[in-house]
Amino acid sequence: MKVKELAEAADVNPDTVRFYTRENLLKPTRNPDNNYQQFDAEDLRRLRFARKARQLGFSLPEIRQILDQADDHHSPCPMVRDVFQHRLAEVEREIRELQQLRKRMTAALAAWQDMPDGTPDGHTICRLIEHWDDPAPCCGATEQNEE
Amino acid sequence: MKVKELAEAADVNPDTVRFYTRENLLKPTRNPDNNYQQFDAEDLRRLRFARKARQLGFSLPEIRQILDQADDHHSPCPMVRDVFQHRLAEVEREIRELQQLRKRMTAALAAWQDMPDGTPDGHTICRLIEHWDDPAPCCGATEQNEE
DNA sequence: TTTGACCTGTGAGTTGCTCACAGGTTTTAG
DNA sequence: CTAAAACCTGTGAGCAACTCACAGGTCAAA
Repeated sequence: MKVKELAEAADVNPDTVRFYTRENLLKPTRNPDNNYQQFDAEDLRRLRFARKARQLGFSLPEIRQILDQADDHHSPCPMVRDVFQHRLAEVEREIRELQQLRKRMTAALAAWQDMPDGTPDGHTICRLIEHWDDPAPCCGATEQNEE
Repeated sequence: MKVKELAEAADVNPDTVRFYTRENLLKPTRNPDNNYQQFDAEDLRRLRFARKARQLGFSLPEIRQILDQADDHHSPCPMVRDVFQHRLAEVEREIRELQQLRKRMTAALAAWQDMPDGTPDGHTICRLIEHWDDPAPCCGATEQNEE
């Protein structure tokens, strides 16, 4: 397989294939005649693996590490599980933050129904956002949120 | 106020103040003696506004646009409301996607409890992620999610 | 007066691609 | 057979929103 063929098989941009090759996630052989890169089914597996891992929030260095360990016939899975669990915690944190944000945004939109458009007088820029209060500055979420 | 004073008043990195100045969000006067930048209370308001807008997901070009319109004594608020509503929709989309992701991750972690660590044989890289299925490729969320 | 903290502008690094460019190769159409 | 289109190659820049580093100028306190 050549670059474009591999890219189509994995449904990615050919430039992503080239980029991953540059980053040593993919290690194609070369056609000595024309110096073209040659990918095989294993490369396709690696590429698909990389894309799935990216969806899960793994970084490229992490993915490279996993792939390299697999090359060396070490099992990368315990490490993957670790990173995976960290990533899960992070996803949950992101969800909480976004829910908080959404709550504040809907509340603000409702409150702003009643406010004038706020003609700027050189001192007041826009009441819509000026009246936005900062979230709780620190750690303890004193306010819980569902949905 | 000098850079560091303004930065502390708004609780941001001094480099962010310099960056916003470069980007024309802040337009300080100059002390002719030493060429230092001089910020006033209005600049502090603008900076705080910008930071709040950033938290809401406004881009720097959007913020500059709002600020510039305010400078020209046009009311930017209807425009802000528009962008704000778009941003709210986006936040809600992000929440849905992350919830989907979390659901899949917890399910996967549970399933992986039962799987062996998967010694790589040169063909199987890591079952943990290889057995991860792609999310629904298209638009219609056929699967709803709560919590 | 010297030290240290601040100021200045500019340029580079971050992440994960994506695009652009210039030149070589291969395939397809006429 | 040839010319054009489509692909290949490597490299370098651009994106967003900062953050940090650097080299040199300025200013306040000890």
